[in-house]
Amino acid sequence: MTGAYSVTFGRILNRLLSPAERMVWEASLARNARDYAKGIDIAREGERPAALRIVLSGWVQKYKQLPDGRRQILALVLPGQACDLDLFTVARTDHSLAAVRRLTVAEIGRQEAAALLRQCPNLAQLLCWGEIVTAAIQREWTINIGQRNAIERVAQLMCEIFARQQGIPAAGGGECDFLLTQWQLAEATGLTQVHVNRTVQELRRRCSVELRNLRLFIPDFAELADIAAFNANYLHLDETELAVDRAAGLFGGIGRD
Amino acid sequence: MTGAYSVTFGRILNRLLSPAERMVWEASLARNARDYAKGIDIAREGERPAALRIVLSGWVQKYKQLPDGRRQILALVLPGQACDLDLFTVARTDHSLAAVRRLTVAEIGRQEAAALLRQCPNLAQLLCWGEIVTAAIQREWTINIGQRNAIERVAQLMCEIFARQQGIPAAGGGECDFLLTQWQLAEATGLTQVHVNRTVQELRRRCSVELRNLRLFIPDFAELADIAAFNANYLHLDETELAVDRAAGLFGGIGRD
DNA sequence: CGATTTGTTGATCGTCATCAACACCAGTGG
DNA sequence: CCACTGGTGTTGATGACGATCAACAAATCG
Repeated sequence: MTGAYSVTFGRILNRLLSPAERMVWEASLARNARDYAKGIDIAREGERPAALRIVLSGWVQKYKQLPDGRRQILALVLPGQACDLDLFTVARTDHSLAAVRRLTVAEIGRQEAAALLRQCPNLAQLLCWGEIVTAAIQREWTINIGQRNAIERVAQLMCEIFARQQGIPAAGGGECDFLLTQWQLAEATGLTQVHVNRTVQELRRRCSVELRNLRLFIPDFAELADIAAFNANYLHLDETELAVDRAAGLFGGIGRD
Repeated sequence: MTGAYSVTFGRILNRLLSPAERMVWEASLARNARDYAKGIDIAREGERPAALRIVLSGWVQKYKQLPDGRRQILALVLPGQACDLDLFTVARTDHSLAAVRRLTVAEIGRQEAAALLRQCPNLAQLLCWGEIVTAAIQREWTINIGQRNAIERVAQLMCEIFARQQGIPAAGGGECDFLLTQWQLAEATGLTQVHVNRTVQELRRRCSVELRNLRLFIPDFAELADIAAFNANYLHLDETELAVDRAAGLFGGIGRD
C-alpha cells in the first residue's frame, strides 16, 4: 500500500510524524481504503460531508453540473492528496466527486479523522497547505479556460499534470500517468471531445506529445510549456516543507518571511 | 469608517469579539487604511506577501495575465473581506491584486497581523472560513466560464454579486453596488468588451436588468437567476456563524456535524 | 476622455453524424 | 481446453456545416 500515496504526502510526513504517528496514519488509510469504478460518484453536491478523503491510487475529479447536464471538471485530485476539507468546514458540499478511472480512496469518518488530527498536530496544517495550493490551481484553471485557446489549454493542462507528478524537468522531457479520456479532457478544459481530439493531434504534430496507454509522453517539456505559456509558480512546488512553519503565524506564532 | 466593511465581517465579529478586542481590531484597520486609484496594482504576481489586506470600501480584483497581455479577473473582493491569506501561507504570490475603482484597503503588516491574531483567536478561523468560501466561488467561476454561454455568464455574475451583498431576495428583486466597467466585466467572464455590451443589452431587454451609476438594478431576481441557472449553495450564506465551531475540528476539538 | 454602443467580417470552436480500433464478454464448436 | 465468432460498449478519429463570439473600426454618450 505504501508508495502509491507517498508521492505528495509521504516525503513530508516522514519528517513531520514520528514513526509511531506515521504508523497510526498509514493504518488509518489502509483500514478505510475503498474502491470505486470509473465514473462512479464518490460524493454529490448538496450532501453533508461524511469523510476526510485521501486518494490512494487513481485520480478523483471534482465536477459541477448545470441543470441541463453541461458538466465541468473543476479539479483533479492526484494520489496522496486530500479531496477537500469539507468535513471541517461546510454544512453542505458545493461540488461533486467522481472517479476518473478505477481508484482507491481512504474515507476517514469524522470521529477517526478528529482523533488523527489530535495525534498529529502538523497534519492539519499540511491539509490546509494542500487547500491553499488547490485554490491556486483553481485560479490557474480559471485563466486557462477564460483566456487561452484550445491548444494552449490542453498544453497547459498537460504541463500541470506532469509537473504535479514529476516536477519541472531541468531539460528534455519525460512521461507520467495521464488517466483522462479525451472526453474528460474536454470536460476539464471547457471544450468538446471533438475539438480536443483535433487539438491533441496538433500537439502531436507540433511537439510530438503522445497520449497512450494512460501515459503522457512529453519529449521536450520546454517546447510544450512554451505553447501553453506555462508558468509553474502557482503550483508552489518545493514550498511544502516550509508550509507548516509559516502557517504557525495563523495559529499562534508569528510566522516566517 | 465603521459601516463600510461591516457587511461581511462586522455582524459576525460583534458576536465573536469582546468590545475591547473589537476596538483593537477596528483601530488596526483604521490605522493601516490606504487608498488606491482605479486600476492601480496593490500587489503583483511573484512578490513576497507583505500584508494582510482587508477591503474597507471599493472592490479589489484578483487577476492574472498571460505573457502576451491577455488578462483574466479571477475574483472580486468586496468590502469587509480579506484579499488572501498569502502572508501566512505562500513564499510568493501567484496572482496580482488591483483596484477595480478608487478604494480603501487596510494593509496590516506581519508583526501587527500576528499580534492581532493572538489577541483574537476566532479571527484566524474566520479568515480561514473566508478562504473556503473564496475557493468555492473560484470553482463556480470555473464552470461559469467553461460551460455557460455569454448571457448566462453575465447573468450568473450579476446574481453572485447581488447575493454576496444583499443575500437572496425571497421575492422580487432589488439593487446593489456594481463597480465593474463592461471592460472589467469582460475580463471577469472571459468575453470581449464588445460582446459583454451586447449581452448586457439583451439582459436589459429580457428581464429589465439595469447597470447605471455603479449600481445594479434587478427587478426580478428569480428571472435573472433562471437565465443564469444560478444556484447559491456555493456561497454558503448563513453558514458563517457556524464556521468557527466547525473549524475547531481541524485544530483541536471534534467538530460538529 | 473614458465608457458604451453599433456595424461588419471572419476565425474558432460546437454540433451532428459516422466510422474505425479495440477491449470485453458470452457462446459455440473443434 | 482452446480457438473462433459475433455482439456490445468505449474511445479515438473524421468531415461537413453552422453558431457563437472575437477582431477591427468607428460613432456616440456622458
